[in-house]
Amino acid sequence: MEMSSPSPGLRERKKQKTRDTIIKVALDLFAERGYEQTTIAEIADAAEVSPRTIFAYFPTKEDIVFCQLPETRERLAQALRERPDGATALDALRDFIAGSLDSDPNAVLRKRILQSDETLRRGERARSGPFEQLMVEAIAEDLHADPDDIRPQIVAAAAAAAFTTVRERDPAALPESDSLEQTMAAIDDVMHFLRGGLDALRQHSHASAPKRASKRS
Amino acid sequence: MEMSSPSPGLRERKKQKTRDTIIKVALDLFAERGYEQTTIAEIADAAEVSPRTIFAYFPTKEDIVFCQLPETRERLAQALRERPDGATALDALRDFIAGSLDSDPNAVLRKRILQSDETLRRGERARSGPFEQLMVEAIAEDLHADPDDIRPQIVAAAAAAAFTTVRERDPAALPESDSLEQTMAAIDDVMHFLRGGLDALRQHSHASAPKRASKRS
DNA sequence: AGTAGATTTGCAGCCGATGCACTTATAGCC
DNA sequence: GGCTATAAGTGCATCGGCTGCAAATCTACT
Repeated sequence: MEMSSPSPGLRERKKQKTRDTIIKVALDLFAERGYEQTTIAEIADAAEVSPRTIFAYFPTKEDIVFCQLPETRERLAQALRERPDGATALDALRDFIAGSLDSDPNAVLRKRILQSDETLRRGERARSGPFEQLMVEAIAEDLHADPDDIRPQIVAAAAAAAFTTVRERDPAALPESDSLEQTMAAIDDVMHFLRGGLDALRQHSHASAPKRASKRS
Repeated sequence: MEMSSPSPGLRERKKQKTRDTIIKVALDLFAERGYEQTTIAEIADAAEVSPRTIFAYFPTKEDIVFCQLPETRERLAQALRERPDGATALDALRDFIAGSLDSDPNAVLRKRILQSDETLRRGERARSGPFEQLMVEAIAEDLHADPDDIRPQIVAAAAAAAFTTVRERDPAALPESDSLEQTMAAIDDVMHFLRGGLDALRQHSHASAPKRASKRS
């Protein structure tokens, strides 16, 4: 049915090529004339496929921009899994984010597109769920808590929001090459904030045990 | 041009009534058969107006659900303004949220609708911006920082996300009357987390002064 | 009454998205 | 090389949200 190394078959190759073409062409158009101002018909035209075909590859227009998030999520999952023993989930997240400044040729384009369209930023935030879920589980471990406990959920949501704030900060306000320094300083702030909050939660260790309380003991 | 006390004129009264009718009818339909499953045409029909008229009152379908958020924002602004001297911005926010469990007849309905539709929850989160902005300003004061400083922005975003997490927790998982207690405990957790983080940020007090640094001194 | 201005409506149309049927291309078998 | 099962690509019709425009209707004020 399917192999990996020799050649995935002509059919598969062609399909992948079409997919890549659609993404590339679409991102170019989005960057050039804006996301909302670009219609499916135009993308189809530029990619030399039928408009209907676009929807055979991507469920929605937004997915053309975000279809590679699952891969990123997988990389984060791995980073969390393989973090050294001393590192907390938050440490791993920080390293992951710091290391994602970036390589993929499409990533740069995507960033520019995101900056110029509010709708897309919302869409990206709306797709942060899977990432947060990873963090919930990892933080729950750090806290020796159940993932159904609300505390890791709170921390994960706060972490996601805080880093999003940093990522989406208006880059027009930054001088230019200061950008990286400023971003690093901001990430530093976020980490101090999150660690401080997490420690406070550990201390607090309130009476309201989660419904499925005793995990082990 | 416009008065307030005697009678806003027949025209204004009628307009307001139409508006209220649309909202009421729409919320009823949303609750009954779901948000996505209810079309503008059906709402218009039930409200006895033309479909086109709906868009004269509300820019989008979502706005029928969220059009009252600005008023809520105004109440929060007031709560922040009038908070006693000892209370932090976060304290005021907590009290505001705790006190919003709720009164308005539509509010109950709205809550049920939100619970059953993911799209709307995203929409609500997308509209939290103005609320966050209030918090940014208030927290910046608490920190003696500039509102352009990233730190109050981080805290405000985290606070919004954390409270949203609590608000949106699946209520089906809660026994029943425990609901209120659990919610209060969760709010308590959020406050400990945020205060802990905020203290850590105060301590940190890093070198990267904001661009327009010295506010006064 | 009568006019100015606001409200409401119908109509035509755009765009994203979906279901269905039909053509075209690939894969695997004889 | 042909032949067929299957999958990819396409055309068509349709829906729902949304908008611009201009005609019809209503309120306000003289």
